[in-house]
Order: sequence, then structure tokens, then C-alpha cells
Amino acid sequence: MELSKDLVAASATPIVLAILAQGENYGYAIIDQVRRLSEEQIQWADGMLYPVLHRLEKHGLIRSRMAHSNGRKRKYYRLTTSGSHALKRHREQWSIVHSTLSKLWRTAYVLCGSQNCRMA
Amino acid sequence: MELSKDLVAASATPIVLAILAQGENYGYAIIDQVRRLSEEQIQWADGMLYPVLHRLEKHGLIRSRMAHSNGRKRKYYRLTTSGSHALKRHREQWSIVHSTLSKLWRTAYVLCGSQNCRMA
DNA sequence: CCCGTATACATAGAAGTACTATGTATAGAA
DNA sequence: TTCTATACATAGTACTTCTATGTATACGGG
Repeated sequence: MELSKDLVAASATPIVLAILAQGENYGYAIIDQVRRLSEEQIQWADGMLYPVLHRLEKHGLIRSRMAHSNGRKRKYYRLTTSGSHALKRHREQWSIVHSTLSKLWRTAYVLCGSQNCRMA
Repeated sequence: MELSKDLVAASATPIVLAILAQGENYGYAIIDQVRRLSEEQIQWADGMLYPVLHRLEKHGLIRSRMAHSNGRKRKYYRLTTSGSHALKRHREQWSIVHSTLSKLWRTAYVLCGSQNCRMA
């Protein structure tokens, strides 16, 4: 399924920060992990991800180092202390919105069920 | 807590559609309901909401009618059929992202716990 | 050995969107 | 009468984003 642009945009940062909270990682592997974790539902283009990584680094939330692995040049990223704090804030904010949406969907589903309209 | 701009932007449409799935409503009351459902965590400005309502109407997801209530002129909005479908899609997309983030946060929390760093 | 695919990172440009600030109008309460 | 709450509107600036395209290199298959 193709996600809307604003949802992709809004979730890219928290997803990247959460992935890097598990340990340092490089761009291509991040894209891969997102694809697997979402069961192929989220497919990030590399041209989408790298500007996000650059911006996060510019804002001091992550830091990078060049390295060679398996004969490959790779740019590894890791969280900074600011990044850990940002991750926590993003999680709190996302939870607020999610909780609000969940209440609404629960209510809408109940109302919808009784009115025989189509909600999932 | 103040939500980031992109999260506010990304969640405005699904929230509005979910509220209108419960029945027609007007701008000011929508803002009020969002504030209450989020326990004062989400505070929408009216200047934020009305352009969203206008855009959703323009895209045919909602429809409006003017009415007087309690001596007040109010613009009531309701979902269209397209709007119901859009609501469903938004919910599916949001769930995909949420599920992905939840897996990441669960993993990061476990890793983080063992490494004595600060995650909620 | 050559070619195509996968891996790996980068960036310019156009497009679009968003929010803030400010506006008008009116009802109600002190 | 004044101030606050209610109710809706919109212009402008600013920012961000993604797409398309680029370069580079390793690996696998024919």
C-alpha cells in the first residue's frame, strides 16, 4: 500500500530514530529494515531517506562515520544524546495522536456498526 | 505538549474524518472535541483547522451546509462516500506505520533497558 | 569477460502545503 | 459597555518534501 506523502514525512524521523536506537546503521540497511518490519507495506526510496538522514545530522540528532564493510564504503549513523531525547519526544507525541485516533475509530466503528456503513 | 508540525499536519485529516464519521459537526466543536479526546494534549488553532476543512471539501471528502443553532450561524460538515473511503485508507495507512513504530519501540526499549539508557 | 542488477550515497528543482497572524462578526457574561 | 468566547475566513511567508537523475562499485549470471 502506498502511504500518503504527509504520513511518510511525519513518520520518517521517528522511524529512523527508533532504528538507530537499536544500534548504528547505514542508509541502505535502514531502508531494508523498514521494508521488512512493515511487511513490505512501507517502501522508502533512497532519495527520500538520505535527505532525512542529512537533516537529522544537521540538527545534531544523529552522527555519521565512513567505514568499509564487506568491501563496501558505507556511511554509518548513530544516535546522539539529543537524538535519544528527540526519539522520546516523538514517541510521546505519536502516542498522543494515536490514542486520540484510536478513541475516535473505536467510537466511529461502534456507531458505524449500528448504522450498517462500511468501516473496517 | 506541543506536537511537531508535520505530525499535526499528518494527523489532521484522519482525525477530522474520524470525527465526522460519528456524525456531522462544525469547526469550533471539532476543535473542542479534539482537545477533550486528547486530554488537552492537542490544541488546534482555528486558523489551522478551517483550511483543512476547506481542502477536504474541495477534494470531495466532506460536504458542508450553513445552519443556525442556538442563535449562531454555523457551518456543518459531514462525510461523503469518498470521505468514508478515504477514512478507511487513512486508518489502514496509519495502522501500518503505527505497527512498524511499535515493533521498533518495543525492540529499542528492550535493548535500551539492558543498556541502561533513557527510553520511556 | 561482459552486462545487468544490486548495493550505496547524493542532490537540484518544482511543487505543494502549512501555519501564523490577522481579519470580521456576533453572542453572552460581568 | 466592555471583554471574552464563539465562529469562520484568508494571505503570505516559509519550509519541506519527494521525484528524478546522477555517480560509483560489487556481484552474479550468461
